[in-house]
Amino acid sequence: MGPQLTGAKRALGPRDRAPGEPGPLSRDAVLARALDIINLQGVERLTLRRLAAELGVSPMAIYRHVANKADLLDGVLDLLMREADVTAHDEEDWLDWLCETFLRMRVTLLAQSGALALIVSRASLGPQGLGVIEAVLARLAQRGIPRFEAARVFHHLMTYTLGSVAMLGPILQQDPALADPDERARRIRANFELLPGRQFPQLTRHGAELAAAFRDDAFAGEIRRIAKTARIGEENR
Amino acid sequence: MGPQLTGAKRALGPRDRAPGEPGPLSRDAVLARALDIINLQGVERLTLRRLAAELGVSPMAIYRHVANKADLLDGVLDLLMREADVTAHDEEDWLDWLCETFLRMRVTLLAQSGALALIVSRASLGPQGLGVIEAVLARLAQRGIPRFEAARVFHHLMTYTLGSVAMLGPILQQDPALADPDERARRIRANFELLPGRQFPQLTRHGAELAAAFRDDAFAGEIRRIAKTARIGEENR
DNA sequence: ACCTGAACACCGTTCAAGT
DNA sequence: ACCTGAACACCGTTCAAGT
Repeated sequence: MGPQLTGAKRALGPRDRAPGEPGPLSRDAVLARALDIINLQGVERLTLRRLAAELGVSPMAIYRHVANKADLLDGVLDLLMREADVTAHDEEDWLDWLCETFLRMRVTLLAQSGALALIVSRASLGPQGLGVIEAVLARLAQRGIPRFEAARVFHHLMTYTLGSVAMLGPILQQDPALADPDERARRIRANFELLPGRQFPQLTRHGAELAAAFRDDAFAGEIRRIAKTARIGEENR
Repeated sequence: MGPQLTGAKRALGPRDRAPGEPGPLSRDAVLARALDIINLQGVERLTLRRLAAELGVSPMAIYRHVANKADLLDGVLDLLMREADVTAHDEEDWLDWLCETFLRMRVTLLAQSGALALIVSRASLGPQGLGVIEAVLARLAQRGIPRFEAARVFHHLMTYTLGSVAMLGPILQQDPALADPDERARRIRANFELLPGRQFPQLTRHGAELAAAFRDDAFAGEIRRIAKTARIGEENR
């Protein structure tokens, strides 16, 4: 949505995405395939050689469209954010808008097994990520929230969202069955309760409560709480 | 401090850590060297072959003490937590105790360039990490905080801490000079302010405020705020 | 029990060459 | 301009062998 930050365009020629990938390679075609590999097989399986093989091309052909592997990863992360387009919804109330945006951000980052690893290893969300920050700050400014407050609230929301992904992501990666919230809660609880009770008396006792803290609505509740603090003017010293 | 979770013991024989690493290898000697490599050269340079070379040994010798590379990474993460020993301080007030614990956790994870990547790729903090959770829950229980509240507060503190590391870690990695808080603030601010102003009017305007949100005391303030919510009984619906 | 050497199936990347 | 082939310097890991 809106003007793209990279010069790349989606291939719109006569043959678009036909199976077997005919026509010349484009940067976007390379990135799209790379994202497919990440989604279907995980980041650690994304390899220049494998990517080339899936595109039916020599490993070196990819270097025409991508500077090196780091550039490939940057591109994939940016494509991920572009496709997720987390601010593309129409909540009217500013609080609902903030919550929905960060809920989508979290889902996006959790869906791709290695998105967080990508963020942590690269040093930013990329241009598309900057676009999200821009949109959030604009919304807060539009509501008349002072600059310092807006920056503070954005930073807290983003921090909490990334933290939540860091907490939950590795768990989800273990087993696709854990996408189901009930199954997830049962497993997390069991993980704690099955620890040696003598060594970890608290952990074994708190299994159910710790599992509950991983629930999606616990995240949503905290995001809303953080967002709400934006109304208060100067209070934190 | 306290009984170790792994059976491993620090080598205390006649020749302890002499240069050139004499005597037979031990799991702990291998892990210690691996941690050195991570600290001095970064995680991505931690390689079984390089590790072997630094230990003056054949690559395969390492497999006597470590199942595979994943096991090596788990071991290093555990060693990291063991050495940091974030609960080994004596704040008396429970609030101060919580804050100090998570401040130390953050510093520990930020200090090692790849600690977060380790956590995100492995699926837990390891046994030593569990020990930290145990200690935090014990402290909260001792204060008479109900189980559900204790789990909730711990989860929030941990989430926020990991998020903070995810936000700041990649920035610090770019340049060692950024360890200095003032230099860091200046650079973060410049990064935002130098963006194309037409595309990112908010980001360029909010540079100073966004940079301020990355300050250590902003983190400390939020941690304290989260910890304080533990006093309130049943309020969140 | 502990270590080594050679080998296998991979990596990312460079360079010279093809069309 | 775009792609290929061969090569280089690496990976993790297996297997048979040494002491």
